[in-house]
Amino acid sequence: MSTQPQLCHSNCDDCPIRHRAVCAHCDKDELEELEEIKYYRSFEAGQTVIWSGDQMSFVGSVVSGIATLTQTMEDGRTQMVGLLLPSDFVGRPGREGAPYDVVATTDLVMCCFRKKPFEELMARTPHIAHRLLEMTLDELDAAREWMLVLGRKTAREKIASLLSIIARRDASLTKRGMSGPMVFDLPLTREAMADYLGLTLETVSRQISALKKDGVIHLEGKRHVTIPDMGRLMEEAGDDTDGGFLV
Amino acid sequence: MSTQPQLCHSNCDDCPIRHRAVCAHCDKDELEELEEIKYYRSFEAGQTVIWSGDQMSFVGSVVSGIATLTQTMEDGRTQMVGLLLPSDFVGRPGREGAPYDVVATTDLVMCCFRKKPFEELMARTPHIAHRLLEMTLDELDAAREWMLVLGRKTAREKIASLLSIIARRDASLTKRGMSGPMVFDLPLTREAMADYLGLTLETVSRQISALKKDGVIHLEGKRHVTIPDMGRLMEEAGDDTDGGFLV
DNA sequence: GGCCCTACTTGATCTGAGTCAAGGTCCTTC
DNA sequence: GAAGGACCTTGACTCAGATCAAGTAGGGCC
Repeated sequence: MSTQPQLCHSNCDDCPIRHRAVCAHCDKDELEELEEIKYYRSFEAGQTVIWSGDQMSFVGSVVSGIATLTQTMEDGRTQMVGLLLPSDFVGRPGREGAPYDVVATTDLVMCCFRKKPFEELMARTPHIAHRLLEMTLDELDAAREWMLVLGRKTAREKIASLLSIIARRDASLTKRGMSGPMVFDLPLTREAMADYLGLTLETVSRQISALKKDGVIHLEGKRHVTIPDMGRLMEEAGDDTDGGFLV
Repeated sequence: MSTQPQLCHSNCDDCPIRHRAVCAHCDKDELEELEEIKYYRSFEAGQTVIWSGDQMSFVGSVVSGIATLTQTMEDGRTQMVGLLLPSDFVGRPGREGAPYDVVATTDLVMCCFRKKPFEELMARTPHIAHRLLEMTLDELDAAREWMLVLGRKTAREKIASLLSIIARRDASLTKRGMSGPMVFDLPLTREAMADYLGLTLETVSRQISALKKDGVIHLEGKRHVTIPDMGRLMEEAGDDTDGGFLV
């Protein structure tokens, strides 16, 4: 039973993350209430967590693994509209159906709250509602940032944008900081990257090869990436700002 | 002084729209409080309402005219990330700077609330906070829908998608309904459409001509559009759903 | 160790949309 | 009613990225 206001509801000590939606400032009664409606769910890589149109019976956060939000057209063209990394929140309080598929890209563990009672608690607890609004605004900013990437950037810039987003997220998650070279494993296949960037997997592969040849990134195997110079990568991405976005 | 719960704060009778963010269920005291912090602003076509990075001192709704949210890269490439039509809400309660430019595309009138006191009222008034969360979720859905358009649709599908969005918005605004042919004026130049769709203005022009030649739309002059068959248009847009999205 | 399978790479070719350029249309202003 | 200008259209050509088609690399399993 943690009592620091920073930590979220009590038992989440066994999550590596805290529920960012419901952390901070929750008092003891609220934490206990949350505890009662909390449960864990696991998914295997490739499993669909929620189908587009389905009822969502929970809200929650990713504990470990990666999930994606994807939209699909009748003819099979797909576009990822969001990437969920550990600590990211999933859920649409007050909404019924999901407007996209949520798919586990790797093995996935989520920490969930039952939706109905969560919504009731939210209605009674302004600071939770406020926190959710903040998070939704963050997601909206990220989505709009991504619209610029999809609409106006070249294939090379798109790849650089994706890599810099993943690098920054990884740095903040592992608290390794952004100074010096960045090292991480790509959490996505070439195809998933293509679906996120509105490209084909062949183009993704070619551009990654090109960035490697030009020394912007190093690759060990197919997934292990080293970025010797983040500034250089961000130039390649066409980013003027140093702000960091992503769902 | 309207007392119907449906109508928003009292004096907004002189807006053709009601503040959707703060409408319904506001009691008399709340309406009076809103009244005190309300004011109108007008902009000429082409004027920038808010520059990216600026402090936003208000939240509000479009009364008449069109505004766009646009992001610009250093080299001048621009992408519209949102379209604000009458009754749409603008504002980021709890946020400081704007992450994009807000530009008046036509002459524009907005009905605004001063931000600080609005936020204070919101903190005290759960149903306003709740309404804002709902609206933000709507915008997020619209943004993600648009990511599919930008990432995966052809030029022809993009144009058809934009036309069907405008047609639907127009129908709901004028309460004219969706049965029979739809008639409306395009509120955007070819260039603005291009910036919204991630295309060039030449491609927009060519695709509009093509849709006209194929009888999907009729054009009188350059802006006055008739859509004889919405179903046909939505097929052209590649939409399976009949759901209607947009910021 | 050899086999298979999935993930990835690379090459050759094609094509949709961009670029560059030349008009056309219609509105405004004097 | 002529001149100017914003907005739009259309044509010719180019090119980035898609498509089609072989491959290679590496991990798991018998």
